[in-house]
Amino acid sequence: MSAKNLPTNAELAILNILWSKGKATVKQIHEELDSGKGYTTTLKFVQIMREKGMVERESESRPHLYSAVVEQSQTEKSLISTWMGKLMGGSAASLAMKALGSSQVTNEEVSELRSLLDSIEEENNNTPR
Amino acid sequence: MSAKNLPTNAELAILNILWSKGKATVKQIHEELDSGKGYTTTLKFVQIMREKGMVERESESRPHLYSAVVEQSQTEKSLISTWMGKLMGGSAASLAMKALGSSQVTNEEVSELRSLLDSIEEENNNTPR
DNA sequence: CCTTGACTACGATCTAATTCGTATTACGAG
DNA sequence: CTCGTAATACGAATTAGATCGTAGTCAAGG
Repeated sequence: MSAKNLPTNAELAILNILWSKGKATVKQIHEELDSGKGYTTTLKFVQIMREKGMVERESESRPHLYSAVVEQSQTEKSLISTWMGKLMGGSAASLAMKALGSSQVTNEEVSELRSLLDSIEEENNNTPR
Repeated sequence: MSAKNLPTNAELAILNILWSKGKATVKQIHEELDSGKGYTTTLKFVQIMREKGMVERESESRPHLYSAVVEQSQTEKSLISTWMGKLMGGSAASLAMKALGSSQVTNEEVSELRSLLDSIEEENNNTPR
């Protein structure tokens, strides 16, 4: 079983919290989610995620502390890659353009993106097909 | 009913075919999908999509001809926007970078992206917050 | 110890999405 | 017209994801 276990929506929401907080109790996760759903719903997801190996829990302190096992960057990359495959020819460029075109982007981010484009182009020219 | 009817995965796959072929019979769609699933499964989706108003069928030629009603660009934009919201802060820039960083991008696409960045930046500067 | 409130486990339900079996209809060949 | 094949309609089963109720467990205060 490779790393093909992509999180569902509910799981991703929990991972986002764990990624940002580092570790948290189920209660904290549930409050942070603020989803309007019941507490045991959140608990259930955390348990499922533990079975899947997505999260792990700290020693045996009593209100259990959970933290993400899967890495944020890697997970997001996989998700995006999956999503890309579902849009037309799965072109990263057109996905990027649609994303950039429909949301606010700061000048600073524009700069970062330019740098990225520079290195992509350079890479292309150094390693022609 | 605004445009809040986003396609499911299966529906999106069919829309992609219709967007590329313009119009097609259920049989053509099914062959193109090449999903390994049964023919009536494909048919069922087309029917559901018709009920939802996502596709329409041509006059009353006998093997019915279907075509997409929803617009590709708009639909993709909505999907991407939905997806973006699920990744951390929903930053378009970081989504774009992850997409670009993990897939092949041609120099031509790099140029297009640069143009887009130019206009974004210009827009930012003309309309400061 | 023993009660109590917090925390955890787990089965059961619910819903949306997917998948298919079967019945019905349409239409061209004979 | 009548039969046979292709196409269509539609109910029903399955699956995956999400949601919750209830029962069990723990550990601190009395």
